[in-house]
Order: sequence, then C-alpha cells, then structure tokens
Amino acid sequence: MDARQKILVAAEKLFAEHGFEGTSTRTLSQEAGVNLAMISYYFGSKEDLYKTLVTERTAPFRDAIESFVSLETTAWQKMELIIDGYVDRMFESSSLHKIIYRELSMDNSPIYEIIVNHISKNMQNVRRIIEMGIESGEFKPDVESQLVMPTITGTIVQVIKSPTLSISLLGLDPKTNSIFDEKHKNHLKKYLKSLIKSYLLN
Amino acid sequence: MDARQKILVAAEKLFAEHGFEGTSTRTLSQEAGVNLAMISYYFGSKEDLYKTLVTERTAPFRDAIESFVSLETTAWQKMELIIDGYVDRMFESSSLHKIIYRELSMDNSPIYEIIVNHISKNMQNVRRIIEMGIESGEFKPDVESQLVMPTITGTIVQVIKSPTLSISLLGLDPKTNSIFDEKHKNHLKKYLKSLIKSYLLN
DNA sequence: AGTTTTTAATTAAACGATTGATTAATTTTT
DNA sequence: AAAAATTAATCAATCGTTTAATTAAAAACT
Repeated sequence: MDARQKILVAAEKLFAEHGFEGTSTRTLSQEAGVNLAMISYYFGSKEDLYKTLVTERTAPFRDAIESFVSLETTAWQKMELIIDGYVDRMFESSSLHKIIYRELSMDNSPIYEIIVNHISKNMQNVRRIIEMGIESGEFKPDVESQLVMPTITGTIVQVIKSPTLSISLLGLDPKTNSIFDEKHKNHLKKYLKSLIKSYLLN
Repeated sequence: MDARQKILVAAEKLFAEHGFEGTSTRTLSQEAGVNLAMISYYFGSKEDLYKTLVTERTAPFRDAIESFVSLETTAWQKMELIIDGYVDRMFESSSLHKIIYRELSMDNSPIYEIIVNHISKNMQNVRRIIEMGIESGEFKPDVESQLVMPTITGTIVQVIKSPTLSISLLGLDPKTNSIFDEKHKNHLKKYLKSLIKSYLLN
C-alpha cells in the first residue's frame, strides 16, 4: 500500500473515531506510518484530504439504488433490496458512515455539500419507488413516502454508531459478541423488512 | 442572565453547530459576550464545561419515561406517549440532541459515559413496556422489543440533524418553511405512531 | 446610615503547547 | 540524469489555560 492510500485508511479510521477537528495531522501521519508532510504533498491540506476521502469512498455507493427503480419486480421486492443493500454497505464501511451521518448535522462542514448530494439522490429514488407502489395499489394509499428512508438509515445509524451501546441493549456480552456479526446483521435486516412491510403493505 | 448561563447557552449552540473540538474558547466567549477567562472561572476547563452542559441539560429529560411504565393504560397508549414525548423534547432542544447523538459515535468523548447512561435507561424502559404488551397479547408475539427505540430516535435524529435536507426532502421551500413548524412536528408524530403501530399491534 | 472591609466577578495580557502547513535537503525510483 | 517520493526542521497562528490587576457587589462595622 502506497503512502497516499495509507493516509486515506488512517484518516477514515481517525475521523470516524475522533472527528475531523479532533484528529491532528501529526496523529494522522503517525497512524498511517508516513511523514507529516505527505498529507500536504498528496492532498494539499487536511481539509482537502477530508473532501477527497469522502468523495472517493462514497462514489462506489452512489447510484446503487438508481438501478433498482427500473427493475421488473414488485415495489416491495425493491424495498427489500434497498434494505439489504443499506444494511450491508453501512455495516461494511461503518467508519465512513459514522462520518457521513455525523457531519450531516454541521451545515458548515467542509464535506456538507458532498454528503447532502450523496444522500438526497438515494432518498429521492426510494421515494419514487414507494410512490410507484402506491400508484399500483401494492402499498397503502396514505403512507409517507418521504419519511421511510430516514427511518431505515436512522435505525441502522443508531446501531452502528455505538456498537457498545447496541450490544448491551440486546442484552449480550460485549466481550464475546460484536454488532458486526453476520447474525446480528441479518437480525437487523429482518427487523427492518418486517417493520417497513407492515407499514407499507396492504 | 448571568455570565455562567450565557456561557452554557453559547456552548450549546456552538458545540451543536461546530462540534466540541471545532469550537474554540475564544469564539465561545465572544458568542456568549463574556471574557475568555470566565470559562475557566466558572467551569474549570472547556472539557468540564462540556460535561456540565450535557449533565445539566439532560437531567430534566431523564426518568420521564420511567413514570409511563406504571400507568394504568394499554401498552400502545404508553407507546404513543413515548413517541409524542420524544418528538416534542427533541424538537424543543434540537441543539442538545444533535450533540448527544453525534458524540454517541465517539467512544472516547468526554461526555460518552454521560450520554450512554442517559440513553440506555430510557431504552430499557421502552423495551419493558413493549414486552408487557407482548405478554398481554396486545402486541404481536415476535416483535423486536430492543430495536423499536433506535427506530424512533433514529428517525427523529435524521429529521432534526439537518433541517435543510429534511425540508428539501419533503419538497418544501426552505425560505418559507421550517422543519420545526408545529405542522411538521405533528406530521412526524403521526408518521411514527402509524409506523410503530402497524409493526407492534395485532 | 455611611464607611470600611471582604468577597465575588471581570478584565487584559501573557504562558507554553499544539496546530496545519511549508521549506529545503535527501533518498528513491524511473 | 530527471522526476518523484520522503525526510527533519521550522513557520506563524491558534489553541486552552493562567496570571495579576481591576472593578463591582456584599458584608461588617462604627
């Protein structure tokens, strides 16, 4: 792994754990195992590193839902794909999503615009899928298409943002259990599908 | 309003907007309209101010749910009280709750323990209420009592953390609308009750 | 009631430490 | 030989905190 990549990996970890302002360039370069000056050399500044990190790492996730819209399936099957997809990728890259959903509450964050663009696109696609389900009579006519997505992402965020709290909430031993176990991931998927299904379906 | 109070008010606002590390003591004292040294004078340090702020401001909310448990109502009526209560107080003090649910993702935050204690108590009470509903046959036998609370708070957090995004998501004009309008608050309450009701009730 | 004394509140200035960033020299790679 | 990557040292700026001096308020005393 080259220095540039090492910095990005360390940045994702530390920004997730201590926030952007809470991570110094010195701590960051030490964690990455590179010289302090490499941050400026590769990214220009700490802020530009932040922007690059979020832009690069969110890119693979974008438009993932876009492809669902035109699938030849029922609206509910699309919703299942969305829930599975969101749980999978938010569990997989929990550090990145900690960052994203934390910075979302700070209007003047350097990455605020990047995040809002990233999220609102997916939000609108989900909304469209739900409205298609309403029109076809598959979903109840009076469901709130705009609020379903915040419920899905909000629930997942609550679980991944504090693994310690989540595990203790589930009544499990923090030493032998991790919220990132396949078991608990499927548990959450099942719950979300059941929750949203009972709300949407007739 | 005395200097101590002015500092707490300014701290709540700025910590919510820019985070703890993102707020300097100088910016803070300026916003509060007091001398820089007053922070140390009244609170000892910036970190102690943070702890005091969160401890003092979360105190009124604590044990609010505790009283619901023993009410002589149906389990669902208790859930309605919980949803209404949570939406009301999180809308009322959105700055504080921005802070709380942001810091929850940072294990080594100075206020992490305070927050976890604050949250987990309420979580357990909600879980107990749901389990009472299951036992009495009012709720479905296979509902996930532990995950309902993360869904409720998670959804509310998603809405209040970024008013701009929420408003645009609802297809409204950011200039004439605020997510904190009574109208949208009731909208969210209605949605959450409908969502949780269809999931819990037989 | 008026004066003095004591305590509390507030101020400007300064402290050392750490911050993000840059420099110029050196090593490595091409 | 040229370009790219890496290094240690240094920059000014900002950080949280403390100091010592000053003002305001409260308490004590005659």
